[in-house]
Amino acid sequence: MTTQVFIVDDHYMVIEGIRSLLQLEKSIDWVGHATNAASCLAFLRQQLPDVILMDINLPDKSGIDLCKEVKQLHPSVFVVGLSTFNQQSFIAKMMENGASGYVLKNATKEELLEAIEAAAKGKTYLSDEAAQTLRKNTDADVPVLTRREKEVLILIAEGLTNNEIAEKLFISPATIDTHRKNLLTKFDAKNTASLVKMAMQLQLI
Amino acid sequence: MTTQVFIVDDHYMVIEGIRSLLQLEKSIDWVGHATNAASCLAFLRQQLPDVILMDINLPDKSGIDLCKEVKQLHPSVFVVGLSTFNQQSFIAKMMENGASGYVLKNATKEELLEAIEAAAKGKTYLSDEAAQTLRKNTDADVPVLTRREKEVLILIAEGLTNNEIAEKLFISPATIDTHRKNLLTKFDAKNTASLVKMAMQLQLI
DNA sequence: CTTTCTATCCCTTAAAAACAGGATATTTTA
DNA sequence: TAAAATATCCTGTTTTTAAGGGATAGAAAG
Repeated sequence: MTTQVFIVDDHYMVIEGIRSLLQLEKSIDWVGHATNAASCLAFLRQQLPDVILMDINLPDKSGIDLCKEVKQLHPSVFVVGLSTFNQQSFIAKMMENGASGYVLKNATKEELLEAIEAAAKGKTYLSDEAAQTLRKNTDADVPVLTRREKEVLILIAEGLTNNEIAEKLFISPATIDTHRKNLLTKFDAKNTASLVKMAMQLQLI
Repeated sequence: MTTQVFIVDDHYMVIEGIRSLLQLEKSIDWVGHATNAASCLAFLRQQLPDVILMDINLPDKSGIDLCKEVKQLHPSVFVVGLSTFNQQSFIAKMMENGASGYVLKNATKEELLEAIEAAAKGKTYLSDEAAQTLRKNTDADVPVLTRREKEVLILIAEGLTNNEIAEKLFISPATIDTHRKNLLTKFDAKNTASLVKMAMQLQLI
């Protein structure tokens, strides 16, 4: 029995690379590719592969969101995340959204095949590096912000003062001050400068 | 006459993709690949290809630095930058360091071939998107900082106050204040928060 | 050798942020 | 429903920045 594989990646060279890697595998049936989320969803309306290899970075939508949608619309399809970055938050989010595995783009042919086979059987596969990353920082270091706090954080980083933010959000400057205090505490930041730096590093801005 | 091509990229799948793209081209002679800067330099001690396709992101060294080294050691070798990101600063730096071209990883086979052929002839090739990016922000928006300003900027982003920075650098707090003023002016930033954000975005921190 | 750039230092005033305490109403969630 | 989280607001004080001005000495570059 062969496994039908579809790939979504905005990089032509990566698609070509994976196609060439899988070409000679008898157990793999290459059913097509897409370079963005929209055409991936369009394809799925016609045909359902067993496994989708899905890049995290797509032009129209993040792979993380696409994964969620695909699993909602077509629960029988297994998704394997594919990415350059070995970033804990991305991996965790993909898995939360129903992915069956995660493979880095510097993975070997063997790792890739293992991931596809595991996914096809409904099992979970994480490449060694990805698994290691997940184990390291389970969560801990990424502060959980409320909606309001995120709003305020973004406006702070844009260079607005408390008064300007207060006007923009139609609330008292004193409230902004409180949100600021809470942000500094949550990030364990000493002042605005380090707060902004940390938030940028964690890609919260 | 065939063009000898070598590739440096830390992603196995990309190497595989490019190999598969170039395999059938009679004018291209694939001489090998490396997944890091060190083994690329080692290879060049044995054999000199005509063109090197070089990723910007390598595990041991940035492609930008590697490009500079390669051109110093082996001026006859032409380098074509290869990257996921369409970032003006990267492209500009690659070209400054002697690259003959720049291709994005979502380029088509035709673009890639064109770039390799142009490079082999000593000409310059930029993929459409890359050229567009370069034209947009020729320079303008990336402020030129002095060594001292960079130092101060980094310490500001780490959350140090003027007094703390002054102690660390053994200079007067007043001087830090001046550097701060100059940084705000150069970045056209309203305050520290936006300064740090901009500097992070331009990857100066 | 003169001009420009860089790095250094100083003063003043006003604005903004950090810090330390609170308080209260509304959601969420366990 | 009771506890927890969220969002709102307040009064202070102290520290830090921002913005304006100006000055000097050395290095680099024309």
